[in-house]
Amino acid sequence: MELDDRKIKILKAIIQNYLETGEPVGSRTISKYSDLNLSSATIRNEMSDLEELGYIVQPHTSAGRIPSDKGYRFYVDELIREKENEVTEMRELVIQRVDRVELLLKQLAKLLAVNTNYATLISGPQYHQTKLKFIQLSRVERGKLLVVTVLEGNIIKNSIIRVDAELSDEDILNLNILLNNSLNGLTIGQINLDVITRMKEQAGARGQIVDAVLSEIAEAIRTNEEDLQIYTEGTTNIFKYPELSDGEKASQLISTLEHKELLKELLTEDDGAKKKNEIQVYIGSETQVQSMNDCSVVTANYELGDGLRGTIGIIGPKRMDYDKVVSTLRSLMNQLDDTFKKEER
Amino acid sequence: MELDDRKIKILKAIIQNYLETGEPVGSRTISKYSDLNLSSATIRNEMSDLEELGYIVQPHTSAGRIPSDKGYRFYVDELIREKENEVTEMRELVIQRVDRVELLLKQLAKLLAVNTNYATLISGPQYHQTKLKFIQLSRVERGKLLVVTVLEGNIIKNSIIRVDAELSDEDILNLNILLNNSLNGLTIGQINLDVITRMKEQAGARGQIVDAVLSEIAEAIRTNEEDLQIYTEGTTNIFKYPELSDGEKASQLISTLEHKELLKELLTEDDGAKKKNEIQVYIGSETQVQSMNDCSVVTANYELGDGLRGTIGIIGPKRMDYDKVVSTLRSLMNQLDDTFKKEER
DNA sequence: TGTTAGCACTCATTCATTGAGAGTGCTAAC
DNA sequence: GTTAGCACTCTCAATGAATGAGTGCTAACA
Repeated sequence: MELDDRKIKILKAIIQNYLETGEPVGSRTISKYSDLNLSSATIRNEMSDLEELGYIVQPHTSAGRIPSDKGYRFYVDELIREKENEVTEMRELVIQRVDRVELLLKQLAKLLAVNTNYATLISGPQYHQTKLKFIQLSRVERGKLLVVTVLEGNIIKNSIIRVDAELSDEDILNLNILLNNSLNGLTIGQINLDVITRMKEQAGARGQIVDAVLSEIAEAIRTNEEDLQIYTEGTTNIFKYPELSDGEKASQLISTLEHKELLKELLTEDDGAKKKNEIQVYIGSETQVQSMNDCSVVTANYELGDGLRGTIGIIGPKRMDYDKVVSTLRSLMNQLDDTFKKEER
Repeated sequence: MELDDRKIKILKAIIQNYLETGEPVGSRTISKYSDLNLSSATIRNEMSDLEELGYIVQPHTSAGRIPSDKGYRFYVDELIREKENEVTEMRELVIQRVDRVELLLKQLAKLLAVNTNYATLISGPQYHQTKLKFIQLSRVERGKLLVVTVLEGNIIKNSIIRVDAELSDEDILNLNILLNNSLNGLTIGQINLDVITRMKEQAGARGQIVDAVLSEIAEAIRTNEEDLQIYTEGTTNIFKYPELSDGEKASQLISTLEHKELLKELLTEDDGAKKKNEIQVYIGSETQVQSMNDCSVVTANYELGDGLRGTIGIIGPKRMDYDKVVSTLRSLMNQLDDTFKKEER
């Protein structure tokens, strides 16, 4: 038995109806509100087939049908025709970017949460591909050096390191020159033993400071790398959907969103195929995260001009409005692209 | 009619029992589990009096009694004898402080959330009392200056400003010297028109850069001031208490905790009397925040060595274990004090 | 005068029962 | 292949009885 044209139409009608109402949908409803002009009995037969094929399920005998994960998957893959879906307020927002990436990300997330009525999460960009642009040491007090590291895209990292040795102003100046000459333009990944050895040679007596500084830079960058910054917004939106908000489930879900460890996998798992602007949909158990088996997640990889890449995700009930979410995300990505291309000109 | 000794004992018994069970407590329970050796009938008479006096209420006829806000207030004010209550893991934690204040705060909050099983929130320190320690301008690229500001306590703020004028290395050096000479040791509040005018005079042709830098510094500091940093932890703990976790309430509460605007009031309202280490208890409607009328909030003002002050709060159901929470907070404050005094030696 | 036993009464909660409604599957007729 | 009709299933909401916890009051007691 195969999906013929009529079955597909019925399936689509079922899913769309369910997306709207959240109630199991019966044969009579489809018979009345579709343009197929078939009696409920006929629909029933077809539904029976669709169930056998695994696209829909019955919560219990004598209830209507609801889409299965497979059904949703088919719907998302085959039946959605994206429509344009402008994200409001986008324009004004992006203007403020430049040096406050986290702020921008948070605002983006909030924007999406408000626009879609689902929960949003966004991962901070990962920096290991990003080039060093500027490094500066300065002494703030005896025995403590301030290290300021600026990455492409004007991401700024600070840290304070303790040094036992006494450094003169001239020492610091020289170190600064050395650091900038040797490291600017490199990515973290490119700072290998070779580079380090060469620097140490040039630093002479100050070699150990070089070590400390380098590890501190690595550390500063890794800080956002390891415990990957993830921002969530609109988590309380999940209370809007009864199937997620009752009791235990809500608790677990909110908890998952609060403790970001699990989310990390969610946002980074498709690392290999991390194509820019590609939008992924994970339905139910496709997410691999236990507490999200009643949810769907839509993710997109963003890029902010200078190679700063991260992932943005929208979490909602399985019966989320995939169409709207996908097109909203797509539109957001495009607007981001536009804005950042313009800036670079 | 007044609270005599026996009434107090009964009230205490009622409250303690209710704190444990969360169920209305009846006369028979008190009669059995207190050392008063009174029959339930006598207790009933006393309870009737206590109700008339406003310390307890009946959810409905023929239910037991539960404490009223007034009852809790009396309990908190008069009946708690604090016991020592070490916060575990404290020691290892504080070591990491130094330059990552936000991280420390988050960890503290988490620690408290885990220790108490309530939700925790903590406000980042406010900086207007904090002195500038070090300022540095550097050029990262054409037309853009990086401003690094270090405050007492090694709080570091960065920002990037655009400058139209072309600045030589020497200009920058001079500006740095001027800035540090003029501003180091001052608090933001102390940077008045007088200081600014004097600096502009000295800067001569570069006066407008001084303006830009100063406003950027003010901005950088205000960023954490205005949209006051507030971190929450353990918000999902509220699901552990049925009286908070059912339906609408949980939603509103979590929402309040997510959108930090309202919390600001909560943490800063006692500004005037902001005595260090003072612990405040707000019961039910005493919090002024609508969505928290079923909660109690315990706050304490912390101080991290260098005059960095903020507030930490614990949010739980009205029947929270005040005793434990208060003593835990107290102990935490003491340990913080100890640690930071030691560091300063 | 304070304390207690006893009793009638109230109210929430639980459980089973019932009926309505929605929806199905199957069969027989078109 | 489509449809009307019917018996059947299951959920849900309403009903009401039983239960039990707890009270308030009264009368008796020390």
